Order: sequence, then structure tokens, then C-alpha cells
Amino acid sequence: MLARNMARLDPPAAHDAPDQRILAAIRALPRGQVASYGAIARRAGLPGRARRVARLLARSEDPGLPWHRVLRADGRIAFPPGSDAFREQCRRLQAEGVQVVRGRVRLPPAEDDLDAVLWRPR
DNA sequence: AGTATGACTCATC
DNA sequence: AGATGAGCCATAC
Repeated sequence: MLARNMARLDPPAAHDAPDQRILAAIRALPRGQVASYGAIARRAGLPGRARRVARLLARSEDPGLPWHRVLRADGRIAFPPGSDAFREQCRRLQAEGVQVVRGRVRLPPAEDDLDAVLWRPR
């Protein structure tokens, strides 16, 4: 059948349903709010797939995607300190009122509590 | 099939 | 809080 052959030719990541859910979860982050890779993965229905979120972000070319609102579980920026990406993320976060101290945002994201799914910096 | 490599996480110290 | 080591997931060789 044709559809069967089409599936083989489809570019993998971009049309993958899980990836779409990850992107949706990231886009759902309002200005000034952040979440960890793991939290995003969980919200996308993929618990334990933090690295997949990171990989997707690394490949995504969507300029509108609020990638800068995604941090490591400890609230720190995932890029090597001093790198261009690091400074850029820092800049974007602070532009939204998020406080960043030495590459780390104030208050770690509490991803385990239902009522703390989203949080805002002071 | 085995190994290396990440925008990761967690437990420990 | 910072450093370390072991898991984990997905891809690329």
C-alpha cells in the first residue's frame, strides 16, 4: 500500500506525536515562568524522557519556541557558563523578569507537586 | 550489536 | 551549594 511506503519516507522527529506534545508543553509556558526538562517531558506524557526534550530543543528551528524557559532540574541553565547560548538564555529570562543568579534561577521548579506545576519568580 | 554522546536526573558525600 | 558517579533515553557510527 502507498501509505505504508509513505511512513518510511516521513521525516521522523517533526511529525512524531510525542514530540508534538513536548513542543506544546513548552509553548504552554507563559512569560516569566519556567520548567525543567523533566517536567516538560512529564507534562507531555513522557515521564523520564528529559533527554528527549533536550534533544528536540537542540534540533528545533522554530524561532518562536520559548526554549529559554526550560532549565535543568536544579534550576540552572543547561549550557556551559559563558557560552553564547548561555548568555542568550540568561538575557531572555531576565527580559521576562526572571531572576538569574550565576546561571541559576531563583527557586527550583517544584515539578512533583500538582499545585506547583507552574510557578512564577517573586 | 557495541560504543559514544548529549540543552538530563538523582542519590550521595 | 558544588562535585561525583550511576542511571536513563535516543541517535549516530
